[in-house]
Amino acid sequence: MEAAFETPRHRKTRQRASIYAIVASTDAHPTADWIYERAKETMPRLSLGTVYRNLHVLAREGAIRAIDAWGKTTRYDADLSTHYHFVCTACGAIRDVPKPAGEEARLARRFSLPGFSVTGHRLEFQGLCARCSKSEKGKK
Amino acid sequence: MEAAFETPRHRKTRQRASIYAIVASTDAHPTADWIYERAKETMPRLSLGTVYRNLHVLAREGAIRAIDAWGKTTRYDADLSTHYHFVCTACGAIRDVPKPAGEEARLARRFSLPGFSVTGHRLEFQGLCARCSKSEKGKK
DNA sequence: ATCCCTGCAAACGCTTTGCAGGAAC
DNA sequence: GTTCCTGCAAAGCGTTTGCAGGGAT
Repeated sequence: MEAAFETPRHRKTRQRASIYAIVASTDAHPTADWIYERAKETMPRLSLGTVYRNLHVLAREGAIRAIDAWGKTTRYDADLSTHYHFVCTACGAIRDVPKPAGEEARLARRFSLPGFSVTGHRLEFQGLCARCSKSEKGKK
Repeated sequence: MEAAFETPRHRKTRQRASIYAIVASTDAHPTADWIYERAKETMPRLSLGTVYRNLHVLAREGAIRAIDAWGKTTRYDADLSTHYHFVCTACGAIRDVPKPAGEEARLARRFSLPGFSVTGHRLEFQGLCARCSKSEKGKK
C-alpha cells in the first residue's frame, strides 16, 4: 500500500509495448488489424482481442488517439499533436493537416452554440490524394 | 424504349415512400433502427434489410444524407441544406449547426493542401447539449 | 502469492446479402 | 410477362467479452 496517490494502473507487458511501438512507428494511421498483423511477426500467438484491449488502454492513458474516418474501421495515431485529417475517398489514405494556432477561438467566434458546452471539434477534409488524383485523370 | 435519356432508376414502392417520409418528418437524425420501428407501425411485415436498402437508394439518389458521428451507428438526415453537426457526447443527440456562407473559401485559404483535390469537408462539434449540461452540474 | 493480462473462442451490434416469391412496370 | 423489390434468414465485419491459465508484480 505504498504510494496510494500514484496510480500504477497497468502492468507492463510485451504485448502492449509492441503494439505501442508499431503505432508510433508509422504515420499511416493504421487499423487494429494492420497492427495485429505486424505484431504477430514477433509474437505469433498474439490475439486480435489483445490488440483491441491494449489499444483501448493506450487511448485511455492518452498515449495514442483513436480516429474514425467516414464510418469505416477505427484507426489509431500516436501523433498526439492536434491536427486535422484529409481522407482520400478513393484509396482510404489519411494524411495529417496541421491545425493553425487559434483555430478554436476562430470557430467559437464564427459559430455561436447557445446552451451547449463545446469540448472539442473535428474537421475532416475529403477528396482525392495526389496519387489517386493522377490516376483518375488517366482513366477519364 | 421511350426516353432513353431519362433514367427511371427505381420503381416506386410503399416501403421507400414510407421510409423517406419518416426521415423527412424529423430533425432528430434517426438511426436505421428507429426508422424501422416507426415504419413497422404501418407496415408490420417490413424487414430491416429493406430499410437499409432503401436508405442506400435514397442516399444515392440524393434525397437524404447519411451521416456518421463518432464511430457510432449511421444516422440519416433529409435536410439537404449544407450544415454542420453538434454531437452531445452524453446523450448522443445531434443538433444542426448552420454553415456560414463562404466557409469553403475561407477553409481553402486557411488550409493549403498541395496535390490533393478537396471535394468536401466535415466539421463536427462535440460537447454537452443544453439538457445534459444542466444535469451534469446537478450531479457534481 | 496475488491479480492482471493474455489467448482463445464465442458473442455482439450494425449492416449487408442470397434467395424465392410478390409487386411494379 | 418481365424485372425489380421485398421479406426472411443467414452471413459478414469490426469489435467486445467470458473464461481459465500464465505472467508481472
